[in-house]
Amino acid sequence: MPELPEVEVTKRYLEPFLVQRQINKVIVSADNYLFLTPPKELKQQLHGRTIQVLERRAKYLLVGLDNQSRILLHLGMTGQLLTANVPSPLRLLSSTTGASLTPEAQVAFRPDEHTHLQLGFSDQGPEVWFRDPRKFGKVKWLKPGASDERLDKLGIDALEADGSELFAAFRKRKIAIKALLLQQTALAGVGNIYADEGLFLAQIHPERSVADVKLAECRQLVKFIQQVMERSIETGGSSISDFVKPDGSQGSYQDERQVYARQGMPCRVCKTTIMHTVVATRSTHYCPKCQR
DNA sequence: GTTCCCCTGCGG
DNA sequence: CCGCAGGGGAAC
Repeated sequence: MPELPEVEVTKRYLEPFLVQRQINKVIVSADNYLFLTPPKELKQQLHGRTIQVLERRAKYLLVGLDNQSRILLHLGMTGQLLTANVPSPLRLLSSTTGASLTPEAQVAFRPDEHTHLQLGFSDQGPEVWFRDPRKFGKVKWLKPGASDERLDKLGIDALEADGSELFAAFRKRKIAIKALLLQQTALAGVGNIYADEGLFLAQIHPERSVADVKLAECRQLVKFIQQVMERSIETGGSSISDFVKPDGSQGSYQDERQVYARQGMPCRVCKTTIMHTVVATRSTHYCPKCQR
């Protein structure tokens, strides 16, 4: 899924839903790739804790607990945080716009083999589940005061940046601007969709070397990335493949995208055919006329 | 810097 | 059947 906007949508939905609730049931799947803390230990550490706060750092979520320990979550490519007893998130309908699934999709929601963590609460209200078919997500328990190397290496959050931080990372580098955007070390939270969309609005070709991008362009680029991300958050994120909000409904930002996965279609500005290429091993989409 | 890998599902 | 997918880390 999930880039910064989708994680922020998830955070905003879950925050009022989780805060002040006491965990009294923890069900974990068998140990696997996504558990950075062994499931058995996770279960032991979470049981009885009350959730105090939810924070987002780039594409990570941090769940703060009453003993000052924290749960670090990353959704990877296909991770979903879901509230139980809502419409099924198991399959998205094709090209549905708007917020809700159709009545036909309102089937009972139950955990499946991809549900790795289930949290139940002492108030007996709806549970919260973490589901991730590809297991590229991450779950880690951080003891009180503990930091994590994954968080420590993150650059400034993309929504907080002004462009000078990105420009500062250009020194002595020759990589493509898109490759730098995808690294989380200068600007954190930008993934493949919003990198392509931001570069389009800034009229910068994704393969341009950072050595050729001026500070003013950098500020513009970051401004456009923020504009795209803020609009995406407003519309519930991009539900292009797996992302759904915790209640199972889809976001609709995919309907507003200008270039991502639009190769072969006309540019919405100049009608030139949108091109597809690979940059930094990632699928890349751009308008050859608008972007230089 | 690229390349490969983690893993599952889907579309061509 | 093969190639590809919103991520990211390790190994060349």
